[in-house]
Amino acid sequence: MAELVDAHDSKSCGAILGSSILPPGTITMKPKLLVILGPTATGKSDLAVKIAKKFNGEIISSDSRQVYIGLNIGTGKITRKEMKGVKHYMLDVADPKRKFSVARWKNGAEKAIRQIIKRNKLPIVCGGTGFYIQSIAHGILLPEVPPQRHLRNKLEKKNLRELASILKKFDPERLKSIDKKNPIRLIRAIEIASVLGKVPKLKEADVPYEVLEIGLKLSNEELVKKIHNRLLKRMKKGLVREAKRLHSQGLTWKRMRELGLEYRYLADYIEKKMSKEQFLERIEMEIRHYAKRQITWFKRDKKIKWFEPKQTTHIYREVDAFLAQPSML
RNA sequence: GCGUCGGUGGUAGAGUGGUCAAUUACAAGAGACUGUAAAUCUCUCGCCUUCGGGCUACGUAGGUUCGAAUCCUACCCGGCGCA
Repeated sequence: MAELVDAHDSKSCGAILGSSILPPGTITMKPKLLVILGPTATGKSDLAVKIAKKFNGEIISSDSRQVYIGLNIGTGKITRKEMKGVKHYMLDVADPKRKFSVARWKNGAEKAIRQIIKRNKLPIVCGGTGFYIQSIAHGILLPEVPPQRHLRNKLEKKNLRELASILKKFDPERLKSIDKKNPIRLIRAIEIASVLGKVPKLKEADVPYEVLEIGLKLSNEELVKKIHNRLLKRMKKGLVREAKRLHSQGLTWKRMRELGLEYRYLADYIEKKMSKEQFLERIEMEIRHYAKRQITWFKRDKKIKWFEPKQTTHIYREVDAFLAQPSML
């Protein structure tokens, strides 16, 4: 639980580096990393661009759906124009027909961050996928066991009881802590155990950055209103057309449903299984639920500094202070 | 006006004398999260509680019964049919 979160209890972690080469007392700088997060529809992308312009930064999107090529309107992917010349990473890096993963994201994001730092710019991670953000900002080391489709397919046919008993054979410890009603968790645990013999405890590495997390929040009423208006805007922009196009390009309805939110119900709507009103109502609700899940996730990270989107001056001041402060190891 | 069917918790909708504070679904609230994370999963959900229980509830008011959301009567409201 909360233990996970404290992964970057920074300053105290003098371990990184073979810094024994350096004479004691030497001040070294950890590169700075800015994170902008928050639930959907709070204006993260906008803010990120503003900050990037002001503080000479580049942006790494941390959004598990914007990585896919062609999912633009439904994911609210920033347009070329809106980027205002600021370089963005981790957009359009995957084929929507195939599943993406945190590990792939982490890889790409770290590569991008390195490049940005090398160019002496400020890396800004911006997005709403908490798990992705955690993977780099909290230094979680995931076990290096890639997905095995064959095994997964086999396990998917089993029920919870059976999955639990398989896991028990490998790793009774892990079974104790895992959510036994969540097939996805169980399957992944078995997958890991089948390679490593057991599920290793989640390791926390030192975070090689000095991190500032800025969270954007809105009151519930405002959030609901924004979600509503944004959905209407997306419809006007051609959300339905986008889905039809994706389908004609070979994205199956089944896969589209897996992508969630808008895409999950777009298929039903296009196939006339629901009316436009039902469709809109449904999605709006789903997005509200999603926002709530995001908020739940972010709540446990006590280091996030929360602001309302319009408090830009306060935010700038915070970033300013963060950049000014020298970091010591 | 007569006939008929119905009025149940935020909503839909079960229940048709005791095991009913009332199945279920949705909404709402809280939460989890080891390579699917916009995914996946859990809990709470009338009010009060010293967690034993207590109180108020199935349109309203009466009645029958040891006991009613369930049966009877009247009234109110809605749908349908006939006038």
